[in-house]
Amino acid sequence: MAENVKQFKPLDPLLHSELRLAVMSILVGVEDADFVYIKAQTGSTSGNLSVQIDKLSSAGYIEVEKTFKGKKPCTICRITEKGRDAFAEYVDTLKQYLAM
Amino acid sequence: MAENVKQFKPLDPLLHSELRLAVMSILVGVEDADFVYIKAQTGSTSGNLSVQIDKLSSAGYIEVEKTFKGKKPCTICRITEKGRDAFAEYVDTLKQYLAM
DNA sequence: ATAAACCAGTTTATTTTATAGACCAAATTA
DNA sequence: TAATTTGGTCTATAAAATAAACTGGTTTAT
Repeated sequence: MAENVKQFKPLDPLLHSELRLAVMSILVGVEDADFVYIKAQTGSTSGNLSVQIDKLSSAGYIEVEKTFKGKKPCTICRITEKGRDAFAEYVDTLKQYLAM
Repeated sequence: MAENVKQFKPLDPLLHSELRLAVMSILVGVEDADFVYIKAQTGSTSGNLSVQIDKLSSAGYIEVEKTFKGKKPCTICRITEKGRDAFAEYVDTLKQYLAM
């Protein structure tokens, strides 16, 4: 008989980060959002946000489009299907940890 | 009129850790649990588990009692009221991030 | 027109954290 | 009694988060 072990599935390390999770949480609920908006909503520094957006983008969880709003640069982020799936999976896995 | 920002409350960094969260998740549901059991349930290495138990203990989230089971050492962990509160608070805060 | 301040980010350096591997003492097994 | 296992701890390394410094350009003030 198999032991009753290993009940905790690993949490996607890309999402198990406060700031990246907050970014994904925002993006999952909107069509898209720009850098400035995300920065304000999360209260993060630009440096940190820039790095974390890069990571999410490299993983294919979000798409980043660099445009201009007037004369100012404007970085627009949009969640991808892959990102949406990963987020859903993360939430599902996490429930195991929260005794929900 | 105040801006609609800063909607993300910070996540308790002590709990926002895969292994420590798993440990707390186990302890929140039982009277107590020993090192060996927690190790099996989480699939962690002893080294990692030892360190994380120390951190939870130092924070006052769990109590650690060193006893013997027969002749073998046995480290028993028990969640504290403070730990229970912190866990509940963490879960509550996290919901904000999960769009739940 | 020029300088100072500001905006929207990126790059880099530092600090913190997680994790595994080496290690240890005692007990068990060969 | 020597080797192995058990139940851990300690420590070195790898990875991560974060902030500080910087860039390229714009707006504002002088």
